[in-house]
Amino acid sequence: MKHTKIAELLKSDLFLQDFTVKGWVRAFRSNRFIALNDGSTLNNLQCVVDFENTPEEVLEEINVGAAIEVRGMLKESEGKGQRVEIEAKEIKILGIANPEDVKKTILSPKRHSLEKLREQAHLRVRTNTFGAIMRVRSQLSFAVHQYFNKNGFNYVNTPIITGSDAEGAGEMFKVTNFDIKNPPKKEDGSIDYKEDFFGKESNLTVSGQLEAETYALGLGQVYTFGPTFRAENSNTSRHLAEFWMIEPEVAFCDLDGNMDLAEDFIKYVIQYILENCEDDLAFLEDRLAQEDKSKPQAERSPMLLREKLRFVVENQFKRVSYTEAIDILKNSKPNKKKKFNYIIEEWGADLQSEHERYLVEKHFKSPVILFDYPAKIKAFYMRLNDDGKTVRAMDILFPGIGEIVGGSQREERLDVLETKMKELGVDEKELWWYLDTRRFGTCVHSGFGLGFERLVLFATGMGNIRDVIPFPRTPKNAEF
RNA sequence: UCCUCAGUAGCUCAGUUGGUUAGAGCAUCUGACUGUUAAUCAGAGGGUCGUUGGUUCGAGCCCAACCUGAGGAGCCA
Repeated sequence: MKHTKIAELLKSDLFLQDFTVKGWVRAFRSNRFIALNDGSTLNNLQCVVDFENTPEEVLEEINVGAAIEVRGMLKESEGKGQRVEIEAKEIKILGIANPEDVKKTILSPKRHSLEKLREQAHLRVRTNTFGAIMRVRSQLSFAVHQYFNKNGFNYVNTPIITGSDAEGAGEMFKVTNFDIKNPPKKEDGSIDYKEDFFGKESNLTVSGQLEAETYALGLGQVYTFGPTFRAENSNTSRHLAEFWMIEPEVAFCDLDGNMDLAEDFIKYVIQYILENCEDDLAFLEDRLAQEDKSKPQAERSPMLLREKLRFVVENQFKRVSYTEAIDILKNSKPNKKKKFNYIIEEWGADLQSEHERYLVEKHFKSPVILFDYPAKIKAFYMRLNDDGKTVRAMDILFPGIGEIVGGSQREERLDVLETKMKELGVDEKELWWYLDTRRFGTCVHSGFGLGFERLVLFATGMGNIRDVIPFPRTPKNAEF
């Protein structure tokens, strides 16, 4: 008999009919009530055991963590905690779980810290919290593809192994086939990459942007959504060494269009999970509220999770130029009272986390898009404004997360781009193919990068990015 | 990479000024229980005190180095 998803049964009115369900035991109470979860929903199905007619050896194996199959009749529940339940007629043990061993894992039915759950990332998905997070993550990911598909974008797969190290987005992981203890060397003692697999130095990608640009200048509108790698020794709750990035790139689109796209996109995917992940978001919201209670007043969130998400969907992001932002910061209380660790003195300063947080959380109390940054603090490919000192770059800042999007209108003028590359020491020979796009039918175009995990972080209200990806990769940790 | 804090039972934590046999709650096990849902009640088992070295008659406690984790900073998405 085909088995039915628990998510389906919990909504069903097909009383007195027989069903088969399969899942993992979350609790077995009173020698009679099994709370069964199959991952299709946060909620458990209660299976009522007729223990007098169930063999002893089966009863003994109904332990927390075990996989079982239950055949029985759907009924309205006599108890208060649930609408429906299954009156079990037959129970099969599919996979045992020895309680003595289970107690050493995070499957044991009690509260565990997020750090402990992280150590057992292969089992944590069986908890309510991680089940909820990962279902939301999956739905968000689907919404990303749906948004771009509906809006006429082509999904492109840019290379994960890249031959260029000129992307300038951070430290890269090297990819090599050499025996690292004994690589071939040139006469001067340096490593001879000509003999390596690709015949040159190669790395894991830090961004698909440059390749995506070439495809935008042909397909018109494209996006990438794939893994990205940074070998930075970053130890924060917002950074991963391996993360998933979404990078749309649009031809004939300027920075204003780029900001419109980013804002519309974020609102769409958040709206999507508000509509499709109600149970999971309600659970996460509750969990968060519970956690907040143990915090001092000042650190508590002013809004519940879903309020926060709705706020993002319903309100316009504040668009502020870098120059305006500097004015606001210069005249802000913490700057005047020298409460900032880095006091804003003049135009041109790079904004620190504390400044971004002030703008988003204190001044505007809303997502903020900062644009037209000083050229000096931004990448070579960003389009120079007519003032000669700012570039058409934009960052979207979110409360609690900081930078969630970084994007720009790209420099489409060959001469300006070449000058800039020389200034910043970017190897033109290496990027010959990128420069070619400016030689043959160049045009105004723009794009941005959005860290998927930061989006999931915001959507779930979690505090640490390691808790919104199944198996986090961070410095000193590549377990699993 | 820098700063701060932490590491004691399966988990969360207590452990006084350095002093006899290192404690609690939960979890687990055994028994009881036909409407439980953080089940309940009675009993039991469970420890290389992160690692290495040092100080001391004596170290969970003091010192040093290292490892791991968390929070913050930098870098960024």
